[in-house]
Amino acid sequence: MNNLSIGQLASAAGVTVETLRFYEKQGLLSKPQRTDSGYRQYPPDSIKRVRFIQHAKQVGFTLNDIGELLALRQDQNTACADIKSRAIRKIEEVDQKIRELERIRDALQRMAQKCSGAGALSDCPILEELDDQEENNG
Amino acid sequence: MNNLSIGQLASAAGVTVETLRFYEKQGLLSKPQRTDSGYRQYPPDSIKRVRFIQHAKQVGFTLNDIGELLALRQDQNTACADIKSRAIRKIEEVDQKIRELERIRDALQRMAQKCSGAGALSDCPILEELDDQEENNG
DNA sequence: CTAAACCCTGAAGTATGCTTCAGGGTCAAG
DNA sequence: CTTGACCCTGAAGCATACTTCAGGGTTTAG
Repeated sequence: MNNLSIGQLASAAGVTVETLRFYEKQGLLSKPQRTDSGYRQYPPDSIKRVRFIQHAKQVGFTLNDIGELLALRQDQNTACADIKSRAIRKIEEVDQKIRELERIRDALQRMAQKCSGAGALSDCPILEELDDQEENNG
Repeated sequence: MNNLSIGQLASAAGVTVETLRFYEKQGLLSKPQRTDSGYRQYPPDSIKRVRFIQHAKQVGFTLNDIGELLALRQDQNTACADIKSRAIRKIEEVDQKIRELERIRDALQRMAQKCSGAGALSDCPILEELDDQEENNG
Protein backbone atom coordinates (compact mmCIF):
# COMPACT_ATOMS: atom_id res chain seq x y z
CA MET A 1 0.00 0.00 0.00
CA ASN A 2 1.17 3.48 -0.76
CA ASN A 3 1.33 6.82 0.90
CA LEU A 4 -1.79 8.49 2.15
CA SER A 5 -3.13 11.98 1.85
CA ILE A 6 -4.20 13.64 5.05
CA GLY A 7 -7.82 12.99 4.19
CA GLN A 8 -7.18 9.32 3.60
CA LEU A 9 -5.29 9.00 6.85
CA ALA A 10 -8.04 10.83 8.66
CA SER A 11 -10.78 8.54 7.47
CA ALA A 12 -8.64 5.44 7.95
CA ALA A 13 -7.94 6.42 11.53
CA GLY A 14 -11.36 7.82 12.33
CA VAL A 15 -10.41 11.41 13.01
CA THR A 16 -10.68 14.66 11.07
CA VAL A 17 -7.94 16.25 9.01
CA GLU A 18 -7.93 19.17 11.40
CA THR A 19 -7.20 16.81 14.25
CA LEU A 20 -4.22 15.41 12.36
CA ARG A 21 -2.82 18.83 11.67
CA PHE A 22 -3.37 19.65 15.32
CA TYR A 23 -1.53 16.53 16.45
CA GLU A 24 1.32 17.45 14.16
CA LYS A 25 1.51 20.89 15.70
CA GLN A 26 1.54 19.27 19.16
CA GLY A 27 4.38 17.01 18.15
CA LEU A 28 2.38 13.80 18.42
CA LEU A 29 2.76 13.11 14.74
CA SER A 30 6.06 13.75 13.06
CA LYS A 31 6.01 16.06 10.09
CA PRO A 32 5.37 13.98 7.02
CA GLN A 33 6.91 14.37 3.60
CA ARG A 34 5.20 16.74 1.24
CA THR A 35 4.34 16.51 -2.42
CA ASP A 36 5.66 19.17 -4.75
CA SER A 37 2.52 21.13 -4.20
CA GLY A 38 2.88 20.93 -0.45
CA TYR A 39 0.36 18.19 0.33
CA ARG A 40 1.22 15.93 3.24
CA GLN A 41 2.11 12.33 2.36
CA TYR A 42 1.81 9.83 5.16
CA PRO A 43 3.34 6.37 5.20
CA PRO A 44 0.74 3.66 5.85
CA ASP A 45 1.90 2.97 9.39
CA SER A 46 0.78 6.43 10.40
CA ILE A 47 -2.61 4.83 10.76
CA LYS A 48 -1.30 2.73 13.63
CA ARG A 49 0.21 5.77 15.22
CA VAL A 50 -3.01 7.73 15.12
CA ARG A 51 -4.93 4.77 16.46
CA PHE A 52 -2.43 4.46 19.29
CA ILE A 53 -3.16 8.05 20.20
CA GLN A 54 -6.90 7.44 20.15
CA HIS A 55 -6.63 4.31 22.26
CA ALA A 56 -4.40 5.99 24.77
CA LYS A 57 -6.92 8.81 25.00
CA GLN A 58 -9.70 6.33 25.59
CA VAL A 59 -7.89 5.03 28.64
CA GLY A 60 -7.48 8.45 30.11
CA PHE A 61 -4.08 9.63 28.95
CA THR A 62 -3.91 13.29 28.01
CA LEU A 63 -2.24 14.35 24.78
CA ASN A 64 0.70 15.39 26.89
CA ASP A 65 0.92 11.97 28.49
CA ILE A 66 0.68 10.42 25.07
CA GLY A 67 3.51 12.53 23.76
CA GLU A 68 5.63 11.16 26.59
CA LEU A 69 4.60 7.60 25.89
CA LEU A 70 5.50 8.01 22.25
CA ALA A 71 8.84 9.50 23.16
CA LEU A 72 9.56 6.69 25.60
CA ARG A 73 8.76 4.23 22.92
CA GLN A 74 11.42 5.71 20.66
CA ASP A 75 14.03 5.82 23.36
CA GLN A 76 16.52 2.98 23.53
CA ASN A 77 16.90 3.40 27.24
CA THR A 78 13.24 2.92 28.05
CA ALA A 79 12.33 -0.21 29.91
CA CYS A 80 8.96 -1.84 29.82
CA ALA A 81 8.72 -0.98 33.50
CA ASP A 82 8.76 2.72 32.62
CA ILE A 83 5.61 2.28 30.62
CA LYS A 84 4.01 0.25 33.34
CA SER A 85 4.75 2.92 35.91
CA ARG A 86 2.95 5.48 33.75
CA ALA A 87 -0.04 3.22 33.68
CA ILE A 88 0.04 2.75 37.42
CA ARG A 89 0.29 6.46 37.99
CA LYS A 90 -2.66 7.01 35.70
CA ILE A 91 -4.68 4.41 37.57
CA GLU A 92 -4.04 6.35 40.74
CA GLU A 93 -5.13 9.58 39.14
CA VAL A 94 -8.30 8.00 37.85
CA ASP A 95 -9.02 6.43 41.21
CA GLN A 96 -8.63 9.79 42.85
CA LYS A 97 -11.14 11.31 40.46
CA ILE A 98 -13.56 8.48 41.07
CA ARG A 99 -13.38 8.99 44.81
CA GLU A 100 -14.02 12.69 44.41
CA LEU A 101 -17.03 12.05 42.23
CA GLU A 102 -18.34 9.48 44.67
CA ARG A 103 -18.06 12.03 47.44
CA ILE A 104 -20.03 14.43 45.30
CA ARG A 105 -22.65 11.87 44.40
CA ASP A 106 -23.11 10.85 48.00
CA ALA A 107 -23.51 14.44 49.12
CA LEU A 108 -26.11 15.04 46.43
CA GLN A 109 -27.95 11.88 47.29
CA ARG A 110 -28.06 12.80 50.93
CA MET A 111 -29.54 16.16 50.02
CA ALA A 112 -32.04 14.73 47.59
CA GLN A 113 -33.23 12.25 50.15
CA LYS A 114 -33.83 14.95 52.70
CA CYS A 115 -36.07 16.73 50.23
CA SER A 116 -39.56 15.37 49.81
CA GLY A 117 -40.05 17.63 46.82
CA ALA A 118 -43.33 18.71 48.28
CA GLY A 119 -42.45 21.51 50.67
CA ALA A 120 -42.22 25.23 50.10
CA LEU A 121 -39.13 26.58 48.43
CA SER A 122 -38.26 28.50 51.56
CA ASP A 123 -37.82 25.26 53.45
CA CYS A 124 -36.11 23.31 50.72
CA PRO A 125 -33.55 21.14 52.51
CA ILE A 126 -31.30 21.19 49.48
CA LEU A 127 -31.05 24.95 49.36
CA GLU A 128 -30.65 25.05 53.09
CA GLU A 129 -27.79 22.66 52.97
CA LEU A 130 -26.12 24.61 50.21
CA ASP A 131 -26.46 27.70 52.36
CA ASP A 132 -24.94 26.19 55.43
CA GLN A 133 -22.92 23.12 54.75
CA GLU A 134 -20.41 23.49 57.51
CA GLU A 135 -18.92 20.10 57.88
CA ASN A 136 -20.93 17.73 55.82
CA ASN A 137 -18.54 16.89 53.11
CA GLY A 138 -15.98 14.34 53.97
CA MET B 1 -22.71 44.65 60.85
CA ASN B 2 -22.21 47.00 57.97
CA ASN B 3 -21.41 46.87 54.34
CA LEU B 4 -18.32 45.14 53.10
CA SER B 5 -15.66 46.10 50.63
CA ILE B 6 -14.86 43.55 47.98
CA GLY B 7 -11.71 42.57 49.83
CA GLN B 8 -13.63 42.03 53.05
CA LEU B 9 -16.24 39.94 51.30
CA ALA B 10 -13.54 37.95 49.59
CA SER B 11 -11.76 37.03 52.77
CA ALA B 12 -15.00 36.40 54.62
CA ALA B 13 -16.13 34.01 51.92
CA GLY B 14 -12.77 32.47 51.21
CA VAL B 15 -12.35 33.55 47.61
CA THR B 16 -10.31 36.21 45.84
CA VAL B 17 -11.56 39.62 44.81
CA GLU B 18 -11.02 38.64 41.19
CA THR B 19 -13.33 35.71 41.66
CA LEU B 20 -16.01 38.01 43.01
CA ARG B 21 -15.71 40.38 40.08
CA PHE B 22 -15.81 37.37 37.80
CA TYR B 23 -18.98 36.07 39.45
CA GLU B 24 -20.54 39.48 39.04
CA LYS B 25 -19.72 39.46 35.36
CA GLN B 26 -21.27 36.01 35.09
CA GLY B 27 -24.43 37.21 36.77
CA LEU B 28 -24.03 35.03 39.85
CA LEU B 29 -23.66 38.03 42.07
CA SER B 30 -25.89 41.01 41.53
CA LYS B 31 -24.18 44.32 41.02
CA PRO B 32 -23.67 45.91 44.40
CA GLN B 33 -23.98 49.55 45.30
CA ARG B 34 -20.93 51.69 44.86
CA THR B 35 -19.34 54.35 47.01
CA ASP B 36 -18.86 57.80 45.51
CA SER B 37 -15.44 56.74 44.37
CA GLY B 38 -16.78 53.63 42.66
CA TYR B 39 -15.86 51.01 45.24
CA ARG B 40 -18.28 48.09 45.56
CA GLN B 41 -20.28 47.93 48.80
CA TYR B 42 -21.73 44.55 49.65
CA PRO B 43 -24.47 43.91 52.18
CA PRO B 44 -23.43 41.34 54.80
CA ASP B 45 -25.65 38.60 53.42
CA SER B 46 -23.52 38.53 50.30
CA ILE B 47 -21.28 36.26 52.30
CA LYS B 48 -24.01 33.66 52.38
CA ARG B 49 -24.53 34.00 48.69
CA VAL B 50 -20.89 33.47 47.87
CA ARG B 51 -20.74 30.51 50.20
CA PHE B 52 -23.79 29.04 48.51
CA ILE B 53 -21.93 29.25 45.23
CA GLN B 54 -18.88 27.55 46.69
CA HIS B 55 -20.91 24.78 48.25
CA ALA B 56 -22.85 24.16 45.09
CA LYS B 57 -19.56 23.95 43.22
CA GLN B 58 -18.27 21.43 45.73
CA VAL B 59 -21.17 19.16 44.94
CA GLY B 60 -20.54 19.29 41.25
CA PHE B 61 -22.75 22.07 39.96
CA THR B 62 -21.19 24.22 37.25
CA LEU B 63 -21.39 28.00 37.48
CA ASN B 64 -24.09 27.80 34.88
CA ASP B 65 -26.08 25.33 36.95
CA ILE B 66 -25.61 27.55 39.94
CA GLY B 67 -26.92 30.56 38.08
CA GLU B 68 -30.05 28.57 37.36
CA LEU B 69 -30.40 27.48 40.95
CA LEU B 70 -30.09 31.06 42.12
CA ALA B 71 -32.66 32.18 39.59
CA LEU B 72 -35.04 29.42 40.61
CA ARG B 73 -34.66 30.48 44.16
CA GLN B 74 -35.81 33.99 43.34
CA ASP B 75 -38.73 32.84 41.30
CA GLN B 76 -42.15 32.71 42.98
CA ASN B 77 -43.23 29.87 40.75
CA THR B 78 -40.45 27.54 41.68
CA ALA B 79 -41.38 24.48 43.67
CA CYS B 80 -39.07 22.62 45.93
CA ALA B 81 -39.44 19.72 43.51
CA ASP B 82 -37.76 21.79 40.80
CA ILE B 83 -34.65 22.02 42.90
CA LYS B 84 -34.79 18.37 43.72
CA SER B 85 -34.99 17.45 40.08
CA ARG B 86 -31.82 19.43 39.39
CA ALA B 87 -30.10 17.49 42.08
CA ILE B 88 -31.32 14.19 40.68
CA ARG B 89 -30.17 15.13 37.21
CA LYS B 90 -26.77 16.04 38.58
CA ILE B 91 -26.54 12.72 40.38
CA GLU B 92 -27.12 10.99 37.08
CA GLU B 93 -24.44 13.06 35.40
CA VAL B 94 -21.97 12.28 38.14
CA ASP B 95 -22.85 8.60 38.04
CA GLN B 96 -22.22 8.58 34.34
CA LYS B 97 -18.79 10.11 34.82
CA ILE B 98 -17.98 7.60 37.52
CA ARG B 99 -18.88 4.71 35.27
CA GLU B 100 -16.71 6.09 32.50
CA LEU B 101 -13.76 6.48 34.86
CA GLU B 102 -14.29 2.98 36.18
CA ARG B 103 -14.19 1.66 32.64
CA ILE B 104 -10.92 3.51 32.15
CA ARG B 105 -9.45 2.31 35.39
CA ASP B 106 -10.37 -1.28 34.67
CA ALA B 107 -8.83 -1.12 31.22
CA LEU B 108 -5.63 0.31 32.64
CA GLN B 109 -5.51 -2.28 35.36
CA ARG B 110 -5.97 -5.06 32.88
CA MET B 111 -3.07 -3.72 30.86
CA ALA B 112 -0.84 -3.18 33.87
CA GLN B 113 -1.46 -6.71 35.04
CA LYS B 114 -0.45 -8.13 31.71
CA CYS B 115 2.85 -6.33 31.95
CA SER B 116 5.46 -7.87 34.19
CA GLY B 117 7.55 -4.76 33.83
CA ALA B 118 10.52 -6.93 33.06
CA GLY B 119 10.31 -7.60 29.35
CA ALA B 120 11.76 -5.71 26.45
CA LEU B 121 10.03 -2.59 25.30
CA SER B 122 9.27 -4.17 21.97
CA ASP B 123 7.08 -6.74 23.69
CA CYS B 124 5.45 -4.42 26.21
CA PRO B 125 1.87 -5.67 26.51
CA ILE B 126 0.67 -2.18 27.34
CA LEU B 127 2.04 -0.65 24.17
CA GLU B 128 0.77 -3.61 22.20
CA GLU B 129 -2.68 -3.20 23.55
CA LEU B 130 -2.66 0.50 22.80
CA ASP B 131 -1.63 -0.36 19.25
CA ASP B 132 -4.36 -2.87 18.67
CA GLN B 133 -7.21 -2.56 21.09
CA GLU B 134 -9.96 -3.78 18.82
CA GLU B 135 -12.72 -4.74 21.13
CA ASN B 136 -11.41 -4.56 24.61
CA ASN B 137 -13.18 -1.58 25.94
CA GLY B 138 -16.70 -2.14 27.06
C1' DC C 1 -12.25 24.00 -19.12
C1' DT C 2 -14.85 24.16 -15.15
C1' DA C 3 -16.62 22.80 -10.84
C1' DA C 4 -16.33 19.88 -6.95
C1' DA C 5 -13.55 17.97 -3.74
C1' DC C 6 -9.48 18.29 -1.50
C1' DC C 7 -5.37 20.55 0.32
C1' DC C 8 -2.71 24.67 2.59
C1' DT C 9 -1.81 28.42 6.42
C1' DG C 10 -2.25 31.15 10.63
C1' DA C 11 -5.41 32.95 13.70
C1' DA C 12 -9.32 32.95 16.37
C1' DG C 13 -13.13 30.62 18.70
C1' DT C 14 -15.31 26.98 22.10
C1' DA C 15 -16.15 25.53 27.08
C1' DT C 16 -14.90 26.09 32.14
C1' DG C 17 -13.44 28.90 35.89
C1' DC C 18 -10.80 31.64 36.91
C1' DT C 19 -5.97 34.40 37.06
C1' DT C 20 -2.93 37.83 35.43
C1' DC C 21 -1.81 42.09 33.31
C1' DA C 22 -1.57 46.94 32.23
C1' DG C 23 -2.54 51.20 33.70
C1' DG C 24 -4.66 53.96 36.99
C1' DG C 25 -7.48 56.02 40.98
C1' DT C 26 -8.49 56.05 46.45
C1' DC C 27 -7.93 55.70 51.29
C1' DA C 28 -5.70 55.39 55.90
C1' DA C 29 -1.58 55.78 58.62
C1' DG C 30 2.32 58.36 60.07
C1' DC D 1 1.96 64.65 51.98
C1' DT D 2 3.77 60.50 50.87
C1' DT D 3 3.63 55.56 50.94
C1' DG D 4 1.43 51.27 50.87
C1' DA D 5 -2.66 48.76 50.83
C1' DC D 6 -6.70 48.56 48.43
C1' DC D 7 -9.89 49.49 44.64
C1' DC D 8 -11.20 50.16 39.43
C1' DT D 9 -11.47 48.60 34.25
C1' DG D 10 -11.07 45.84 30.05
C1' DA D 11 -8.36 42.58 27.87
C1' DA D 12 -5.55 38.77 27.63
C1' DG D 13 -3.78 34.34 29.37
C1' DC D 14 -4.07 29.38 31.19
C1' DA D 15 -5.21 24.31 30.44
C1' DT D 16 -7.40 20.78 27.30
C1' DA D 17 -8.45 19.19 22.81
C1' DC D 18 -9.95 20.55 19.24
C1' DT D 19 -13.04 23.26 15.71
C1' DT D 20 -13.95 27.03 12.82
C1' DC D 21 -12.73 30.76 9.91
C1' DA D 22 -10.73 33.47 6.29
C1' DG D 23 -8.54 33.31 2.22
C1' DG D 24 -6.44 30.81 -1.23
C1' DG D 25 -3.99 26.90 -4.11
C1' DT D 26 -4.46 21.83 -6.36
C1' DT D 27 -6.35 17.86 -8.32
C1' DT D 28 -9.63 15.16 -10.60
C1' DA D 29 -13.88 13.91 -12.90
C1' DG D 30 -16.74 14.96 -16.70
